[in-house]
Amino acid sequence: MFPLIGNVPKNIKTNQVDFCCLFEKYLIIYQQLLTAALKRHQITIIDIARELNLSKSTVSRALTGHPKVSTATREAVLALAEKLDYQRNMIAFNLVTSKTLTIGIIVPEFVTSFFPQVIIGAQEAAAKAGYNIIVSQSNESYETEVANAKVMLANRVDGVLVSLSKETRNFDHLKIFQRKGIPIVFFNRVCDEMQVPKVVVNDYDGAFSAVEHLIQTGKKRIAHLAGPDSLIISRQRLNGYLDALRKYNQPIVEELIIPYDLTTGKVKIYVNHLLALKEPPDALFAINDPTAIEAMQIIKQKGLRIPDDMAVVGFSNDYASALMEPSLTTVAQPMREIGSTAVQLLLDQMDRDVANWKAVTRTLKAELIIRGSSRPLATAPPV
Amino acid sequence: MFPLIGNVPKNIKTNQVDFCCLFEKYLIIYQQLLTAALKRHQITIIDIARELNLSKSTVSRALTGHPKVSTATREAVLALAEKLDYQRNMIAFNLVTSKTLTIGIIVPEFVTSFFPQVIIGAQEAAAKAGYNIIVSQSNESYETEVANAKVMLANRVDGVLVSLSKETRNFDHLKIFQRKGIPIVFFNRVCDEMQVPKVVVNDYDGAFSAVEHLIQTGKKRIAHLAGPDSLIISRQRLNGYLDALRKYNQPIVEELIIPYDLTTGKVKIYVNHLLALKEPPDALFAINDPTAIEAMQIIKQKGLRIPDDMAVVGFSNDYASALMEPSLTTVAQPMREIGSTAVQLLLDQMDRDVANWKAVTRTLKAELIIRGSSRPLATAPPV
DNA sequence: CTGTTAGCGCTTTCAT
DNA sequence: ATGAAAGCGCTAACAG
Repeated sequence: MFPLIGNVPKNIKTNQVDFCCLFEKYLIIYQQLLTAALKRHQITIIDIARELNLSKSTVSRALTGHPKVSTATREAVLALAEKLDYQRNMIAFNLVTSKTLTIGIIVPEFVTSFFPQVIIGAQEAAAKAGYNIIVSQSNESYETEVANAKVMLANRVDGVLVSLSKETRNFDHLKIFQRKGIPIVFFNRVCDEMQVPKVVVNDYDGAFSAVEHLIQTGKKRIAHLAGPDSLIISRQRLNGYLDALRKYNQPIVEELIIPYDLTTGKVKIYVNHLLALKEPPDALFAINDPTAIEAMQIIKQKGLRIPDDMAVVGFSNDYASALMEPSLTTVAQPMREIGSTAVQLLLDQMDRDVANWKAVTRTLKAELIIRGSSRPLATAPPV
Repeated sequence: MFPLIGNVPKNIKTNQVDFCCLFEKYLIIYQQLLTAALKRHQITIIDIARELNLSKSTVSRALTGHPKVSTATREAVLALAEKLDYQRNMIAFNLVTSKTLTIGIIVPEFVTSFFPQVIIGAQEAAAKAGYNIIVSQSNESYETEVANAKVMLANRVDGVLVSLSKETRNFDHLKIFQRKGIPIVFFNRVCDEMQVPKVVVNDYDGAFSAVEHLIQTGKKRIAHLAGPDSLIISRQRLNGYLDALRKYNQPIVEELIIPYDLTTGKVKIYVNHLLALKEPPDALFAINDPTAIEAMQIIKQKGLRIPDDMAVVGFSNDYASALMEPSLTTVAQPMREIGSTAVQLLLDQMDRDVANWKAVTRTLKAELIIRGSSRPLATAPPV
């Protein structure tokens, strides 16, 4: 039998019968291959190899920029690949190299602008290193997060970036990555239980300076709409709040600290509750911008003036916060930088051996941006 | 030679030498396999097969829920798979079935809330059908869009959802999908040149009713900050604007229609220009919400009252638009529904043969939401 | 019901 | 510099 793929045998007999027979066979094979290619709708290395009368391996080498290929061959292959619009089948490539060049990102949501921005930063950094990103959202649900992790695992991502859902208290689904040697990096909502790299901002300092600022503007009863206790960021920000009060010898009033589980709709209840207190607060430090914004709407509806009757400060510097009336004072997080840093940490780990993984924690700077929702008109800077 | 994988040969000789030899060989093989597995950090079908003394195919069948497997075998396999935390290698699965169960989405950006919401809708619909989503953003750049398309192609997505960048005028990079038999569905920013399914909203009607509303509130000089001419949505919305003016016999004033290429920062120039006109407009219909919001900030800075001096209407009902002061009148798009409908159309195509693809265009409803930025205080509804 | 075999498209030794 | 062959992990067609 003649070789299906590869060189045409050099010693073709010129004997007519032989040649006809040979030709016929080749014709059939050719047609079969053609049909197959059409059916696949894909150009493969074999198609190029057949056309150029080369072996698969040579074509592969030419395509991957292997040094030991003659210039003529390389150029011919590249030209034909271009012409035929050949795209390397990443699936097969992945199977062989057991690399997918893909980074998975699991975020709790991307409705507010925080996570989309982080993702953009991550995507840009990943693209530079030749990696793709696949994103999935846990919807703040533990179950979904576990499912997402399974999908990432099945898709054999080369690494994952995770920001935990508010429900997550068990981390087995994430420890699997470690066990399988897939690097994992936490960002924003991190996990103390796992010894892996993390990217956070100095939530404590941010919260501290926010509350300090409120105190300095003369506020005496500062309320805090805190985040769910499960999240470290909630606790950090709460601590910043408490320590600022302590530093300035303000009493810590239990009824002014309300833990909030981030469920939409509950802000209204809490703010109304705060406003109905015998001694209502004169300022509010909210766990994040969406919460602060929602609170502002309610406060304004009540006819209270912001910041005079009630100052408000948020956290993150969401897209909408500068657009409010008054604009929202907030602690800005370097969102894109969080994404790119997380990817960087991931790439670092992928380069080195499992044994050399280091659980560095990179803390980025969160900075207070003072805007109208907390700046008393009296102390406004002169024009 | 003994079979590496599969049953242990039944007729093992009890002859000591033979047995020792056999055992030794198996030991070496076993250790090799073990090392390989450890190195791979992955549990494969072979690991399960070896452990349970079954063939690969049986394990595969048990795992995939094939009917012709004994209950005992299935349970044993499933139990071990669970215990070993086996995850099917999707890469290999994809290679064999030439399906990736992945849908690619190319969007121009996801900074504003429109595309994230569409993606959420798409992701939910896709998840229901067992598909994953991979998202990439073109950044409003044609070059990047082409690169993104190539990535999707190389990753062998089963289908793509595309919303064009503002720069895209050539569609060769997307026609490749068609040629390869990969279904493609456009949404929001569609392309007339390609005969494929599309999901749009009735931009014309939305724009028409927005402008009609402005006219009915007594506005006489309505400006339009139009989108780039390359986008069909821009033209549709412009036409709605024009026809509304015509219907009410208002003159069409060239200087009040400004095409805007969506570049950040330019809104300020245009709005200032409009306000500096000899006869400045008394209302503004903006191509989308971010533009309208930016315009509102500038108008307010100038000390003009909204809507009395200048009414503003946007398009899309972004997250921030309800939070403005005054809140922004806008034409709401069913964002999640756009995403889920697009996925639905894609799945429909994947089911049928290429020959039976139909280029349906699904038009969803865009509805005017009247808010403070256009509601004259005089005509405000009684409390 | 179960085992054997042959690929999916690609890379990578090992020959030549 | 090039070709042949093995194999990545899985599924599916074909035999028992």
